[in-house]
Amino acid sequence: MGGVNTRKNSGGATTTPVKRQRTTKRAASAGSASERRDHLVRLAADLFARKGFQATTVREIAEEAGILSGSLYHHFDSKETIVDEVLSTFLDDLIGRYRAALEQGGDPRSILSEMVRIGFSALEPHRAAITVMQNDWNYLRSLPGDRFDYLVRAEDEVERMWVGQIKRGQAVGQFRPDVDPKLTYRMIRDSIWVAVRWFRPGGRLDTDGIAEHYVTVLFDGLATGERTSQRG
Amino acid sequence: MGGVNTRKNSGGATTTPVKRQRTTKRAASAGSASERRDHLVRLAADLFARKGFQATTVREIAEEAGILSGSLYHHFDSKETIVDEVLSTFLDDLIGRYRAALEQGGDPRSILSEMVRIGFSALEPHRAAITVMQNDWNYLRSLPGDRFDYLVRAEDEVERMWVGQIKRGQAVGQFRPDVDPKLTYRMIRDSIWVAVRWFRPGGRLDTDGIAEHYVTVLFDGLATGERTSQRG
DNA sequence: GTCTATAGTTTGATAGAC
DNA sequence: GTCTATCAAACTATAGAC
Repeated sequence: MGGVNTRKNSGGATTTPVKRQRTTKRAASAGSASERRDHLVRLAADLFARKGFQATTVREIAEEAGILSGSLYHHFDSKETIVDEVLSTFLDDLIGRYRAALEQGGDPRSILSEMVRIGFSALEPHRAAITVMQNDWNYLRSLPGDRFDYLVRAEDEVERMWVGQIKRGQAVGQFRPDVDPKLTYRMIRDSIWVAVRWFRPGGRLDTDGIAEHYVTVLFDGLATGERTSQRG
Repeated sequence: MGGVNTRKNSGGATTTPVKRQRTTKRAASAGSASERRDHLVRLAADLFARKGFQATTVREIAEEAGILSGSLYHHFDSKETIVDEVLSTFLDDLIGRYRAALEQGGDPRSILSEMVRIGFSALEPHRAAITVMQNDWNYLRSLPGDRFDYLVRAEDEVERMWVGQIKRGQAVGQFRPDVDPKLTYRMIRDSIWVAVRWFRPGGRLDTDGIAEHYVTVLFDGLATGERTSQRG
């Protein structure tokens, strides 16, 4: 159904970005302005993740880049623009991968497993963005204007994808019918994203390991032996 | 043993608070100073939860209470003191309940179920504190001094309680031995606390309902039919 | 593209009258 | 216990030199 932030462009290409690109030209040459800009965004994202968006000052961002705060405004017109770019970049990538997994097809359990893997595999490359999204979601949403409305639109699209597969799995008898699809989706989603707080690849488990562990418990449960369904 | 923030008091009473009480006298008469103080803490907690700790100004807190910002400093010596009280009150209550559940005894699955219920039942009364703890944990921990060290001590004690029961369950054959206890604990913990973002009693599910739903999926899994263990 | 310099706000906290 | 008044510090953002 197109991107969550495209007001025009009603055509339904699955590559529609969450937000329209800031610019379509330049991005080719090495050492380009957009590379510099991306670098600054990454530095800022790490600070936002570590200290929170509001607690991070433009002075700190600039200092991290070895320049003065005033110089930052040559690249960005506000602090909000920076965090905006952090979040929309992540959401574009994530939703793109989810769409691809759905287009790939397969039975619900396979697709759901793949979506779990996509989530965990995003923890490492998008650590900062995911942290910011969780910690500063409420604040960013509370800002005046509709600048961050795309966050909710992206969230809605993702929810539809997950819940659709859970329901499909129940319809074909692959998932137990006595669980609430939306509730189950939220618990899966939350426990994946919140793992960004403690998961570090290179520990006992790598990204694939944690995803497999999670899929195992999710589908087959923690208990041993036969099912002991205590539900009516 | 003992409380996580008691530097003296080496005796191991299970009622040891996370932080020493601010005062032990007064708290009896109606309309007391401590009631007024508690009321202000609650107002502040709601604002902290909604906007974030740093984004909430002392002026807003005061305005919510119908006084001016300067007057707040008759009750608290700093904004940090207020959030400190929000969090330590919650942790005292939570850890007290966990300890009671452990002392009650029972098999690991029963105890774990009870601990899940305790968590979900805390969402409603401690909504603001739980939200603040999740969103502002990093920032509070980054402040100079050891004021919020008790957060980590409390976290550690809770982790020991959960992991201990999971390991016990594996030892007695009640839980599958091929899951990582610490990893499993973290996923349970995270998916309970993060539910504070969307769970509202009075919706389709009440507190007991969501706890049962969660326990069902946790122990028995999402899949139907026999176990399809895909692990070595 | 960065620096200097600073405008214009807002913040947490304090002192003292009442 | 609240208000008045205010301070010192910090903040985002801007303007113009280089």
